[in-house]
Amino acid sequence: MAATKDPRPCSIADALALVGEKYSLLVLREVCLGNRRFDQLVRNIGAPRDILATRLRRLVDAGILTKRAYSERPQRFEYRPTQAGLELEPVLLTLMEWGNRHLREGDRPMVVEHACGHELVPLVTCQACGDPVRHEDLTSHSQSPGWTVTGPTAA
Amino acid sequence: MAATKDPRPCSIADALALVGEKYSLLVLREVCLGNRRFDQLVRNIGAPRDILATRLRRLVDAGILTKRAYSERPQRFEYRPTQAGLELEPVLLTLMEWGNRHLREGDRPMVVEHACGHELVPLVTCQACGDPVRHEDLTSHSQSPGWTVTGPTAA
DNA sequence: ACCAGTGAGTCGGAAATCCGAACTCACCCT
DNA sequence: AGGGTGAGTTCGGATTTCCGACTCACTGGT
Repeated sequence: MAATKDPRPCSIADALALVGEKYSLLVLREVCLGNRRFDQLVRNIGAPRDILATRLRRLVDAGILTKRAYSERPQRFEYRPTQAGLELEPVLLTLMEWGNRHLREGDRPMVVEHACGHELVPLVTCQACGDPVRHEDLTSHSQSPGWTVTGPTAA
Repeated sequence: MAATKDPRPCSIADALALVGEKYSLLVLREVCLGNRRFDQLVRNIGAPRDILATRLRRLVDAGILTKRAYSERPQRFEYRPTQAGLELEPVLLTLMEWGNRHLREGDRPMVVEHACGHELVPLVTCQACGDPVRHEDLTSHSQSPGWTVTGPTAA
């Protein structure tokens, strides 16, 4: 646990530390779809029950899900996304779009409809100018001393 | 390996099967930043060398990275994102934005600048109407018989 | 020629995770 | 009384991960 490792400080890594474990994002997919119960999640995700229980605890602790009883006697719980959890949905949708594009040909197993009436095709844009994000338009700057964008500056 | 499991068919799950293993998305982050060499990746990601070697093989096989020699004698290789790999960058950026918002307060370890001159804040929008995606505006439909959005229809 | 250093991995054994099936506990239905 | 459901926990074994050390093939300095 000591600092013998020292990877680049990065919000992507931090986010993945929370939701990057196996099944975590699939849990989020399900609760965003409205499936809130343990056994439903087990079935739809295909995860072992104990692993799912561990993930749920972690996601609740992280403030991504809430657990609440929908019945005392017998105690029954449901999991719902918090605001922070809902804000991960765009990540899921972007990933789904990538999967549809590169891992399938035409056969979407799931279609999301947008309120505008069209099938949703998620597009990541720059909030400031509204243009779609393209790799060539980006320049990254590390704010942390010692970490440049092309590797650590040798001391 | 038989079909004793039967999770919801889904492009998110398929995508995660390829890039959801530990470190895979961080590899992609680095190559998108321009870091292409094995030892650089080891340092910047903080992954064990053998695991990184395994991940790189997988990503190359999946067509997300290419491996090519930048020097014969001694053989030296570099890894670059393919088109498919570059198209995962929006996923990373969206995840970074989430991490910045929920896991930090003000202190971005990394800032991405967009060609328009502003700091990039990625925003996921509907390609058809251009509006930002909000959870309330979405309706999901499963295309696979037996899989509704609120669980499998009992037989 | 000799030594140190670098890049790109591989190897081996310990530690951590994951897995499926079975079990529990508390209730409801008939 | 017997069966079913929901929400987990427990068990032992399989699979991954982790870390440090090792290899191999050079290059550069003296």
